[in-house]
Amino acid sequence: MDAKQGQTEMAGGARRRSEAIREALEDGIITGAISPGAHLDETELAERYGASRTPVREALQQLAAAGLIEIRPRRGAIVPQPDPHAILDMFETMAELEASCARLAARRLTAEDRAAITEAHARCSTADALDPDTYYHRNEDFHLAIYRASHNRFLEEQATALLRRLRPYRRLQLRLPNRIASSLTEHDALKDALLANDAERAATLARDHVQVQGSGFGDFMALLRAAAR
Amino acid sequence: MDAKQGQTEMAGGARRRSEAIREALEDGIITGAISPGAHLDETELAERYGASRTPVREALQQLAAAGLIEIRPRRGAIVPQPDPHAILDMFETMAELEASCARLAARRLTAEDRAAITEAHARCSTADALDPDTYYHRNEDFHLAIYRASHNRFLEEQATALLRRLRPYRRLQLRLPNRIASSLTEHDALKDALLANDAERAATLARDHVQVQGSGFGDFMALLRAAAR
DNA sequence: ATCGGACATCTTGTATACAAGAAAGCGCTT
DNA sequence: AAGCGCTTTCTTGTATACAAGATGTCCGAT
Repeated sequence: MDAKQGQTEMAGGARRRSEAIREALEDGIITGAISPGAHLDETELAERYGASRTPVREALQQLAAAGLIEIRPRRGAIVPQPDPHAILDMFETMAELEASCARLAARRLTAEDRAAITEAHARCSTADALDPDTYYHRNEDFHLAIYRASHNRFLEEQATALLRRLRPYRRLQLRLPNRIASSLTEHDALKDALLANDAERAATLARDHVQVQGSGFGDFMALLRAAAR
Repeated sequence: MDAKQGQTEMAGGARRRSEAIREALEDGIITGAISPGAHLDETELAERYGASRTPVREALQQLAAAGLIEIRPRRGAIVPQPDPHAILDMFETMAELEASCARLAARRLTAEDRAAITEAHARCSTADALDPDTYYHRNEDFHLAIYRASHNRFLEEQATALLRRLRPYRRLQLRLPNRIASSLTEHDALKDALLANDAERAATLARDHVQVQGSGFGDFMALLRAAAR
């Protein structure tokens, strides 16, 4: 990846350079284009994005504060390679946040929420089960619709941020055999509970849907190991 | 507050200046020494902390990424004056996170957890009910013990971060008449549910304990209004 | 008195230079 | 060959200077 490509990554609008660089780096980390374990060299990044070190450093400060990278004083920034325990902790927390969103959503559904959730579910159903990427995007839209339907802006933001952070691993999950089919079934039950205003049932279904548990646990761990190679 | 005081605030250890400035500012915001609505002038802060603008800017980037301040491009950083709706959203999310911590803790208690929670509760009980500040600190220790007992490091960090962010408002709550007494009663029931490994009951008690609801709602809103003057 | 435009001032965003600490390399001794 | 100490190089942390945008002030026209 050369300097011109970096500058293309952050094209668009009269934004601060530091902000554009932060977004480009965040995307690279979340999509895996920047590998876990990678050292982020300020001078190299400055060249790549056609800027001085200053906005690069500011971008790195922001990423560190958001927990996406680690800055070791005087030794530079790295993209951490989370150990499987940390990933599981994050998934468990994601499950809890999704359960909270579902419980609140089930009690607060507006007509717009109902329509949005129903449509998002329908779009998941029509995605080709052999195409995990399309399913992945529509699956995410379904989840986002539930966060929004909680009508708690702060909770929505927290859940969305963690969803973004877990993207690489959530993509992995969809590669397991039959995972898309079972995901769809779970979505269906969850949609029904939401539309029926059954808060506790929605919370339980949402938590179980996201939680890495049972036979999926070993499969997921195996995928993590394979992805780390 | 003059320049010498700023430098005293960040004394201690061979840390990066930007880190020390961030911590000092964060504390100022959380304790209310830096008022909501305040404009954070880089040049003034640099003078105050005896540094150049560069580490000040880096500290501000971190604070913005953590959601404690807002940076408006080319117009500077302010400490936002959250509207009451945003505060309530944060409290509701806090209640959900505390419910999650309590549920997981009730299922995972070690002997150390039991001792820590029991002791923290006992210390709350011996605090002078006429001294909200002492009670406030011990109350917080009780909550932190529960987060730790969840044995989910990520969830513990998220809950702790939000607890810190809500400190000004949680302090306000303890000034309501009889709030300390009712808080103690609720802690007692929560401790019992935890020690009895009753996950669902613990979750419900924890959520209700933190949630701003019922007759406490109007009282809390009145306190917010008074505090904004 | 009010409004609009021009200019000055202030503050932020970024580039560049210098200082400081960490890591790597090299040579010598055991 | 391994270990240690010294020197060099590299990278990060910070200070300073310059550029750019926002805000405030002043003056003239109506």
